[in-house]
Amino acid sequence: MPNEKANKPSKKVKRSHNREQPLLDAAAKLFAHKGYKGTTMRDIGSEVGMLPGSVYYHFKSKQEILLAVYKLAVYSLKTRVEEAIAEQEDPWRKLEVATQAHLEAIINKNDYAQVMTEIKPHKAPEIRSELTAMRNSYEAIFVNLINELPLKRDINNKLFRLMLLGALNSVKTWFQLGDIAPEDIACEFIRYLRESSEA
Amino acid sequence: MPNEKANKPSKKVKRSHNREQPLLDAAAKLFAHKGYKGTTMRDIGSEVGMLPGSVYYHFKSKQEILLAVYKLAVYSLKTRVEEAIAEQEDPWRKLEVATQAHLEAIINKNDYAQVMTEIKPHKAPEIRSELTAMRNSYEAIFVNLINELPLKRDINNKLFRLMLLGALNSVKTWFQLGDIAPEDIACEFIRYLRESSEA
DNA sequence: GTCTATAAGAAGATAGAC
DNA sequence: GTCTATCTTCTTATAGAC
Repeated sequence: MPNEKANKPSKKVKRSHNREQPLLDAAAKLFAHKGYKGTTMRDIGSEVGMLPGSVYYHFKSKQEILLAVYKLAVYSLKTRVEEAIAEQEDPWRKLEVATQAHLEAIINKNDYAQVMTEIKPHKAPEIRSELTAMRNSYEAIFVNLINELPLKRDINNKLFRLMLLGALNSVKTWFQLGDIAPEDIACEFIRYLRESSEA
Repeated sequence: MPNEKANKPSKKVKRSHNREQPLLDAAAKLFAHKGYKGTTMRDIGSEVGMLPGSVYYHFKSKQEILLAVYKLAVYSLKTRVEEAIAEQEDPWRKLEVATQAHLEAIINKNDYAQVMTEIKPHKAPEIRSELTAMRNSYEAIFVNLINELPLKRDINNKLFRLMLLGALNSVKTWFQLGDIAPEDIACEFIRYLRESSEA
């Protein structure tokens, strides 16, 4: 199992100064705002005051950067959502706080979360399966949360989950500040689904 | 009001043979599958057996092609959805058939619809406002359909619409044939929303 | 209306000096 | 660890022959 470096915050810093984190932050920001194809190695480098050639000292390709960004995105989102649900008992309330955490992440300040929800795996075909696997590993949280709900027999859990996540991930395309708070959007989405589907 | 050529099927063909339509079809297909940045003028030309230089006889830029594709997408989707709802009386049933028509378009064989729902306006910043306006003109159908529903007072119509359309437009990221039919997905989505929100 | 040819620039990536 | 310099390829777009 090679290439385990960004799976969690690791103690062993590769060499002396760690310039990888700033580079990944820059890449996440640019990927989130300009897309994968729309972001160049020059953009990423210059965002941290580095020339394009130097970026290749830290990452051997653009794909490798996307992979590392995705990995951190999954780790950060998972952590955030799991912390939120740990404080709750009621299964509907758990789902509610999970969607709130998810939505706040993709709306506010978390470029990593936006990359994971916005950049579709097929944009980088060579690493498509790795990206998809990482997405699924995050969405597994929602699989479990929804399995714990007391739902009517004729509700398709998978469809229910995909509907909710699809709606959530589309929010950033129309969201603008002042309209309605992310937490409230999440509450409303759950509310619009709950009464129809609860057993 | 210049540039009205592709608003509807127009009688006055620009010159003799009309090679614009095949070019737009090719562009729609490529934009839908490889994205706007991921599609080149070479790709578009070679898809209809034309060299890149020749494409510029018909369209002066890549942006202009995207604009024309979007225009046809709106026209085709609008027509399709409006035909579907014209046959119905009940407001919930109207919304149901509209979502079915929308979903079938983006799942099956309609590359134009996929371009409109997949390519976000900000991917082509110079024509962003035109693209957004076209999207809104299509979504206005759903604004009206939802306004006609007998909804509880505390349901936010706008949020309801964005939730539904967000869920619908995300279907193509996970849909695969044999799983469940597009029409059924649309029915289920409406069903999951109806009981919670109906007055 | 399509071709050839090419401009002019930007992309991902590498080699080697410092 | 970063820079300079560069290779190679690909990009959008244009000019002019046919």
